[in-house]
Amino acid sequence: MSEPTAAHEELEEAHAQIKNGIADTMDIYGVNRSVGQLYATLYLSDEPMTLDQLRDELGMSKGSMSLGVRKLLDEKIIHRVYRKGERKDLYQAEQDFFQFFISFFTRRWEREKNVNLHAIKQAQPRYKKIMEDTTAPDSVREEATYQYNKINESLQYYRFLDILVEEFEEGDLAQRLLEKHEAKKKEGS
Amino acid sequence: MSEPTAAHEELEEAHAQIKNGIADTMDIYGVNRSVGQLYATLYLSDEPMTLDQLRDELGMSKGSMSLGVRKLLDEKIIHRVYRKGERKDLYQAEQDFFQFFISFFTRRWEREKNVNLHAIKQAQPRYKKIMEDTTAPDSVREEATYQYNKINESLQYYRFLDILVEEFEEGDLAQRLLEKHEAKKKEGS
DNA sequence: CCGTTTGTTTAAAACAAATTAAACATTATG
DNA sequence: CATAATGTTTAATTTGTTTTAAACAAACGG
Repeated sequence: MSEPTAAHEELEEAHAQIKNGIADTMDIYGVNRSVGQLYATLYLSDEPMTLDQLRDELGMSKGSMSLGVRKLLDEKIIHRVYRKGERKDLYQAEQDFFQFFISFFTRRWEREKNVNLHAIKQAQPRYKKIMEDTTAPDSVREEATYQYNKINESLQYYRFLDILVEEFEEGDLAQRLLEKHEAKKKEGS
Repeated sequence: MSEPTAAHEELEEAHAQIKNGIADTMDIYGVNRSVGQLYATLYLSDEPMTLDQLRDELGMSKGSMSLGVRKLLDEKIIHRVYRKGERKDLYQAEQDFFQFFISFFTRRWEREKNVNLHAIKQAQPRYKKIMEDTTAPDSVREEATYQYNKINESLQYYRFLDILVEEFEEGDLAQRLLEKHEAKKKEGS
C-alpha cells in the first residue's frame, strides 16, 4: 500500500459519495444496503475483485460476502470472471447502467406477470362458476360478475408488462427513447 | 351479514387468490406484505372503505391501518374519497394498474435520478481537482480520470430515466406500446 | 493422498422493521 | 362547550432479517 496522500484521500471521499448514491438507489428498490455497497464497490473497482478483497474493503464477514455476491449474480448485475492462474473467484460489476436497469426490472416485471396470471387462472373459474350458479344469491352473483370483468380488463396490463420486457430486452427501447428525445431537442433549437 | 352460502365461500376463496397475487407483487417491489394486502383489499372492494372496515377485514390494529394507508396515499396508489354524511375517512384503491405502474415507478426512478445526480455533483469536482493536481501520484490521477469519464457516461442513463418518466406520465408510452404490438399482431396474421 | 485454500452453509446473536395498545390530538355534533 | 367519534403518534413488544463465527464441503497443488 502506498502512503495516503491528500489526493488519495480526496479520491476516497469522491468514491464514498458515489458509493452512497448507489447504495441509496438499491435501497429505494428494496435491496439491502449492504448488498448495494457490495455492488457499488465492484462498480467503482477498475479490476475484478475476490471475496477476500470485498471482505476487507467492506469490513464484513466472508459469509456475508458470499451471500451478497450470490444475490447480485442472480440479478445478473455482477458477473463472475476468470483469470488464468487465479484460484479465487473474481467478480465484476455490470458497468452499463442500462443493462443494470434492464436486468433488474425485466426480471421483476416478469415475476409480477407470472404471479398474477397464475392467481387469475385459479380465480377466474371460481368467479365464472358463481356467475352461472342460479342457486346463488343475486348479490353474490353480481359481485362475481363485477370481479370477473375487472380481472379481464387487467389482462391488458400484464400484456403490457410482457411487451415492456420484450422491448427492453430485444427491442432496444432505451436507446430509441434517447434518440427520439435527442432529435426533438435539435428540432426545437 | 348474510349466512355464508357455498357460493359466498367460493367468492371469498377467489378473492383470497387475487389478493395473494397482489400482495406477492408488492413484496417483489420491496413493499411490506401487510401494506400490499391493504391495497389488495381496497382494490377488490367495490366500495371505498374506512379504517375500521380495513381493520376488521385484515384483523390488524387501527394504528397499522393508519400507517399503511398513509404509505399508499404517498405512493398515490390509493385515494381518499368523500361521501356526504360520512364522518369517517374513506379510501379507494387506484383501479387502473397502468396508473399504478406509472405512479409507483416514476416516483422511484425520479428519486434514483436525484440521489445520484446529487452525488455526482459532489464527486465530479473532486475527481477533476485530482486530475489537475500535478503533485498527485500518477496512479491516483489516472484513477480519477477513469472515474470521471465513467461518471460522465452514466449521465446518459439518468437522462434516460428522465425521459422514461416523462413518456409515461405525459407521453402515454404504455398505451403506445400496446397499440404498436396490436398492429404487429394483426399484420402477422 | 494430505494439507491448504477457498467458498458455502448453519445456528446463534445482533439488528432493524413491523405491530400493537394506549395515550394523545383533532374534529364533529348536539 | 362538552362529549363522543375518529385518526395519529408513541413507546414497548414482537417478529423478521442480517450478520457473524464456526463448522463444513469442495477443489487444488504438491
